[in-house]
Amino acid sequence: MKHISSSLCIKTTLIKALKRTCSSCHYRITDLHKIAKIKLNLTAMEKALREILLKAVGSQQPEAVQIEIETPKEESFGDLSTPIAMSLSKILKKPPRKIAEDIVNAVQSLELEVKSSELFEKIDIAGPGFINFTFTKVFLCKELKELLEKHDDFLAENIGKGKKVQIEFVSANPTGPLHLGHGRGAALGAALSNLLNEAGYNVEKEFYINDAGRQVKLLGMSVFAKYKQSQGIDYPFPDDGYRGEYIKDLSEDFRVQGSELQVKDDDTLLKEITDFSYKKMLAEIKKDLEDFGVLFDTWQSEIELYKSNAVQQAIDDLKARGYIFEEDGATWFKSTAFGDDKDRVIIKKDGDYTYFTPDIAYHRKKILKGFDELIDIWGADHHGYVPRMQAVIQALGYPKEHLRVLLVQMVTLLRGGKPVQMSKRAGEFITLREVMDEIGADTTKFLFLTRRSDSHLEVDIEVAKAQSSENPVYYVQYAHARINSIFEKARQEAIGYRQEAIDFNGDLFNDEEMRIVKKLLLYPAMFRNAALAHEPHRITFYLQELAGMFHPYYHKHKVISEDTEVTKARLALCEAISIVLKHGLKILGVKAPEKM
RNA sequence: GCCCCCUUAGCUCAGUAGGAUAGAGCACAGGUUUCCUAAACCUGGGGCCGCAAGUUCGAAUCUUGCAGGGGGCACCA
Repeated sequence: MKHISSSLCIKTTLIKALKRTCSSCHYRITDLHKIAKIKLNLTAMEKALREILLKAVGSQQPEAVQIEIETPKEESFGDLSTPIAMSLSKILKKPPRKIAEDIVNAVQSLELEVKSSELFEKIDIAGPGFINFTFTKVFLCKELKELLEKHDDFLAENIGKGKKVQIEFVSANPTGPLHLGHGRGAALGAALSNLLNEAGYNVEKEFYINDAGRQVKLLGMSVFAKYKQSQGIDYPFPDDGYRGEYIKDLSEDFRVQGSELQVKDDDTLLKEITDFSYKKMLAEIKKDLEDFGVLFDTWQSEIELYKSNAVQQAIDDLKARGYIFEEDGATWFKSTAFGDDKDRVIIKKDGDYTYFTPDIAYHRKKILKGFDELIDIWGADHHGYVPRMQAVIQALGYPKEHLRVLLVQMVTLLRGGKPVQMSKRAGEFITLREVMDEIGADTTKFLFLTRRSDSHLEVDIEVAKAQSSENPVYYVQYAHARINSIFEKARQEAIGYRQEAIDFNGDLFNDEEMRIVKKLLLYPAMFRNAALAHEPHRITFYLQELAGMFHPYYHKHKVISEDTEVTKARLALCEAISIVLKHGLKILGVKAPEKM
């Protein structure tokens, strides 16, 4: 772990310091930059920079200079650094190191609430002109204390401010069991919703049920054919029918359930079978998700969209807005008006709607519900569908960013290093249920969140089952369990541990402990970035890194010793680690066990 | 043919809207347990960041071209 950084609050403090640098000249920090690295737009600070830094130069006023603050590569370079002097170098036509000196002098002569010398251990200039800031132990430990006192309020910045977000995910056709890909979408959707929730958004999780389309009909026909065949009738199986073993089970279940006993014509029977089948599949999907620990707030039925006339209303709406036209006997949506490759048919020549049409109505309904942001999680094979959906959003008068589509790549399952063959056509695929039963829901979720969602994922069942360091889930959970057992022992030995009684001036912490403290203080910034980027996998990585610092530390140092002061300080550190681990795991939807 | 994504250590992948000497896990080799949990720890070798140009103080990161892999291009869903 080379990158040691500090938390947002430290950054804020530093920013404050830099801001004060130029306070004499109406400088204002405008926007915190959206992503990751906190960049401050210093456009408003231009004048002050000119006064402070350019006085001697007398050149033109620099435009839109940004202060970047980043975490140095080398620990020895300090806790935070800024390349601002290099960025300014060209504009100011001065050597970066000279600019850096001016900035450092300015910062050091500032009157802050905290004296500069109490805040920074040292400020130095390195390399081509980086300014490196190293914080004092006292300051860092004060931050640690904040963490211990405020918990979630310290860790999770409120960036959502109550904004309403809807995340639609899984939305598997009720025509078969959930497979691994669905599982990955489920894990991502749930984690993202936890993440955004913690970040102060108001999140609704929705599952869209495709219960009206051709796929459901096909399911019904498949089961119907199986049913007929089971009665010795030579009935043709539909060409694109579903072929899994579960089709046979469905026909059997239908027979057992006995509603076919009254003699009916085939049409009625087919209808009943279709109805029975998809409802049964949907119930199984719900059960699977529940056992996976993924719960939805709302379930939107496609049939309901038709029944409530939402589909027709959506078409009328788009027509009124001038994006509907007739051609070749079909009705089209003019998606090319918003950058799509071609216009899209919404009512076919034969009068049927296309797959796209209810989806338009669905997304229109989402918009009407008044969300500030819509998020769809789709399989990557649907990526060609994104432009037309965003065209719909725009046609309805919203910017295309109003709908954010996250694509989830396929999951390859390995068993002992070899890919497990899957054939959709033959109905051979690995279900989420199988994997969940074999390796557990927690492990499955964690592994699904160890990669960026848009990159392929390989899951080796043998590795996932291993209870060893091969398995990252246990590694993280074990850190939590270990800390718990330390506290167990502390209780047994009746060590009177109270956070507020601890002297947090940092004298009691060694270098390794300070490294961990800094890592902990980095969590809020990581969290913020993960939320803004909609990337829960960053949490997974962070947790592995933190656990990777704790385990070696644990091995090397006894937390509980004869030295009661040190013991208490170490217990405080352990508690902070535990708080952070728990927070992260909760977002991933993974348990933080007390014992393992 | 057109469009999108990917290419970083033997393998699987990170790389924080361009920064300092590119990281982790696994695998491989060797070692650690009278101990708050060995589901752990320590030591070691590992790299043309696909290739080539460009942009600039500075590129794994941005641009363009090329090669390889995946996906998409329906009045299918």
